[in-house]
Amino acid sequence: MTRFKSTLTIQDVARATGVSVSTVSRVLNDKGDVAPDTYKKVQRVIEELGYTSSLAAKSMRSRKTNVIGLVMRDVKSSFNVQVIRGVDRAVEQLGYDLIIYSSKNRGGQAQAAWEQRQISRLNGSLVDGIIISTPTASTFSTAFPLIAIDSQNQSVDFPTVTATNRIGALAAVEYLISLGHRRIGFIGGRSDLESAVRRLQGYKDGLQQANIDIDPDLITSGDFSRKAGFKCAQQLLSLPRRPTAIFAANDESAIGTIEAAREAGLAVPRNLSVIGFDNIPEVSYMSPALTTIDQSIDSMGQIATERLIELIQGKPLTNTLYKAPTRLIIRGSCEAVVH
Amino acid sequence: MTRFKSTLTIQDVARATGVSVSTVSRVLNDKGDVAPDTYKKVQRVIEELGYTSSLAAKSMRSRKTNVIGLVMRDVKSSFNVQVIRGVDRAVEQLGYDLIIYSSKNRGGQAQAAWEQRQISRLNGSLVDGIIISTPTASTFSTAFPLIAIDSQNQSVDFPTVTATNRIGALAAVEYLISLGHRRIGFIGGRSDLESAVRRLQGYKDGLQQANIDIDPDLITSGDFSRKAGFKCAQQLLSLPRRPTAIFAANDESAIGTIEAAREAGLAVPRNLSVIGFDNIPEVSYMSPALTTIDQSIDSMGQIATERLIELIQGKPLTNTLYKAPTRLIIRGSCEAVVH
DNA sequence: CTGTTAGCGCCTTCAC
DNA sequence: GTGAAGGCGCTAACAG
Repeated sequence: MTRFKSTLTIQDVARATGVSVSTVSRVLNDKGDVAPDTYKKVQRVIEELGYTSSLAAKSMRSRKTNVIGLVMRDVKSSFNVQVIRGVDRAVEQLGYDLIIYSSKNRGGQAQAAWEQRQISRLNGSLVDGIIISTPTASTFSTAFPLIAIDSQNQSVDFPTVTATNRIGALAAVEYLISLGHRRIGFIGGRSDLESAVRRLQGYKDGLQQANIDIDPDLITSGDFSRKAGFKCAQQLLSLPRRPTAIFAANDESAIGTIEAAREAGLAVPRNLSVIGFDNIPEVSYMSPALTTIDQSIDSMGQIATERLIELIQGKPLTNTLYKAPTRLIIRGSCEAVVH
Repeated sequence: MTRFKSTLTIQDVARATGVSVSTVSRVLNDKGDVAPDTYKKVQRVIEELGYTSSLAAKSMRSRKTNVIGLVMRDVKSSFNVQVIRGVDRAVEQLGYDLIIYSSKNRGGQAQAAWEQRQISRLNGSLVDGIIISTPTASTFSTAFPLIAIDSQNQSVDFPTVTATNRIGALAAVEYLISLGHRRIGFIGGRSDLESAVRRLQGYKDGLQQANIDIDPDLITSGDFSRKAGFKCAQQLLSLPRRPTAIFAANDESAIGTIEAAREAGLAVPRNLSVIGFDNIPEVSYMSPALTTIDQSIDSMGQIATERLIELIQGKPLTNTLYKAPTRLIIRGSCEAVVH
């Protein structure tokens, strides 16, 4: 055991068949001009030996590898796991393979520079196109098709898929208002994130539509973490006139909010309605199950993949910004306000 | 926008600095013998241009890429997502990068042959070592360090990390017995899976330890899916003497079991205790939260990565089989039996 | 139809 | 300390 046989190369196949490497290469790539007999013979040897061409070597010479690259800093985050799901599904349907490249920013260099490095690394080879998740850079130097998911900058010089953050937030607020709530607290994310800004905007727009004045005391900002959600909620709930509903700008914060409510002796949804954003899988198992805005992160992955492959195939994109739909998922954490 | 600048090569850096490519290569790989001045100059140009060497080209010439490969058929499954988490964590700690390679078995070829192909693809280059998740093959031909997670065959010729399936199942049954249960139903997985077989064994061992006869009627087998769990549970619950507790061999089945109990008008845990296996994140949010066996899939990923890197660094492995610990997680889905 | 030749970008001798 | 030459495994152009 744990003995390592040496790697098989195209040379080995050529030798074993008694033809030249180029002939082997031709059957490997299904070029037409090979005699049926030769073709079959080579094919059989390949089969017997279990040979597969090395991705690295192949990609150096040919422009086409049939592999999509997905670059992310952290494959573990809930968001990225969902992205992976969507990309993988699309890639499967469209007949491509997938390489997920994950590398930590160890050097402490600027995030944008790090992103550029990752791309260069895959670039010039290996993959036919790249999807990058939540990049901070607003420009990339690459010879390859590239598309971003949820880019954190407004104006970028590459195509981007984003969620309809503002519209989703608007829907959340409209729903709460339809239940009779008028004092609605908001727990936001980091203000340097495009998505956080857009959700706050949706919140404000929703109130304005209903002619409700915006009370700055009701607007807090966390960092999309459960812990921050907890603290923001505590702050909101200790207000002299506390809100009857809280819109947390992501599900993690919403979970923290519910914990804070419990600790304060408030029942959800009886005494406090809570609505989230994201629809991560966990929240459908909670009790009460969380009412939230589904931003179908996985469909962002799917859309990005489909567009990228169009780019690869030379079809020009008609748009530079693609939006994945959001929708309200009504579960048990909101209730009509008691007057 | 969407203009693609051409790829930067080591040549560009050499030209810009006014030195030869070999010198650039030397500073790139931190070989000692470069004059400090030259070193600094080259370094600066690299920085300015944002150059990074192409992984493909680099891997063709040098044996070391500092990248670990993780091969899996389906990156979307709960199990594999957990594996990814563990591997990513370890890789981060140990200073390696990670490539996850996912390719579908489109050709309809044998699973083992397909696995071999994936490995060959990365092999000969690209990565320093490979982790393969739940392989069916029992032997691999590769020139590189390789380790498997939860191999589905008993005897394989490469090192493997598995969960302590039998011991975990044993713990589950012991716990139920300690609560006074004596009629304990079992919902298993596919019998061609090593893990399913071992869990069944643990169930039987637990009963035997307590001198409880094994009743074949109480043993059902599903396929680790929620739906199959539901059906098996229905079957168990319609028995003339129905069980007071059910041990489902994975959490998905346990969820199905609880659904079936509800449908039959049985309260969990009041009328039926249910225990699962896996401890997937969702089940801690259920109500009642599921009592289960944590097999810490992610720690399997972590262990596999650590061992693999030892292999890469030339340290011989002392073992060929590594076991990730399991432990009982007591939550709310089990109760002492009412006599 | 098939073999020969010339690199892809990089690292590694081996000279100087 | 540095440059020039050779080749990793593969594909694309060119001959035959």
